[in-house]
Amino acid sequence: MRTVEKQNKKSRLNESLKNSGMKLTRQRKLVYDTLLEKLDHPTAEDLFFRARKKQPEISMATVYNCLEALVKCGLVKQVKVGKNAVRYCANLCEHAHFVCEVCGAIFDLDRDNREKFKNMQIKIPRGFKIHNFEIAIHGTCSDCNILRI
Amino acid sequence: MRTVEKQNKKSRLNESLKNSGMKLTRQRKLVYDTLLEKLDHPTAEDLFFRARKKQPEISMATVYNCLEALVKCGLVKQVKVGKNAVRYCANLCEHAHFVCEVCGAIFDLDRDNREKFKNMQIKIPRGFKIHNFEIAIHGTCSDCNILRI
DNA sequence: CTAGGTGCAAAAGGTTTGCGGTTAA
DNA sequence: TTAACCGCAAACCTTTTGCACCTAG
Repeated sequence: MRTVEKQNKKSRLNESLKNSGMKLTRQRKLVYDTLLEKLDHPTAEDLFFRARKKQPEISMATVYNCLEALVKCGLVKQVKVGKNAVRYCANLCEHAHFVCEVCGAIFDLDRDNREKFKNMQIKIPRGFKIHNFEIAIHGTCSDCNILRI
Repeated sequence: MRTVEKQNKKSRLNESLKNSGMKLTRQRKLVYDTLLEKLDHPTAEDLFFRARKKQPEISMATVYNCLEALVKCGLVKQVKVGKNAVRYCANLCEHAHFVCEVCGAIFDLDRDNREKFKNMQIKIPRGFKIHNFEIAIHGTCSDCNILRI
């Protein structure tokens, strides 16, 4: 990663935390970096193991706390699909998630749908206000479809 | 409820269970009826307390088992929003859920959006297959907006 | 008659919390 | 300097499971 990008990333994290009245700590940076490294929608536990490789003292509770902070300041979103632990997503574009019912993998659907999501005018009752929305599509991915033939 | 409707409901439950190789039991009927009574997206625990009023011997585990059976046979859907227990929904129309971030209430959005959801052509990668999708909209409901002014 | 379901209690996740020590600003 | 945060362990809440008994078909 180029130096400029690193600075952008760090300052984005710092700013976002500061805007929400929170501090930039080593652990929060570590968890955020770890999440950005591999955009595969890891669970808190996944992130714990990945983060521990770089900072062995970090604890599970800290990972949860850091993720909570990152969600609060708007840099990370929770993804609740399947029947297991919550997954985390640092992709801030409006996008849908495709969940493979066979292998459990989660794919971001954004490239071809961004306009569609932007223009989607869902009708809501008078007086309601929308903050954001999430779309989860359940199905089977190409790899699993091939294996099933 | 008219007798015809009762029969339709019972036979629908019976057929759906049978199609999935499961039996119609008193508890499954009770849990399904209880869910249909009040379409407020209750948790398993909510349903347990409501069902227990009619059949005090029913256990929490049975409520979970019955809900699992109802989900498997396609009559009930799980709704995962907010940070607490899974909620259950017996509305089988394609619809989105509006989740109030203040009071936690969940509203079905279908009336004005059914066509939109049907026609929504989300682009997915080659080889992927869609089974179904869920849309959750987060925001604030009219009651909570009034109280906040 | 018997496969499948129930009720109970106990265990298993996943997540949160209380607390003493540490650190960012 | 000090409010906020970390690491640990224990608690908590939701959900699942094992097992003896029961029941729908």
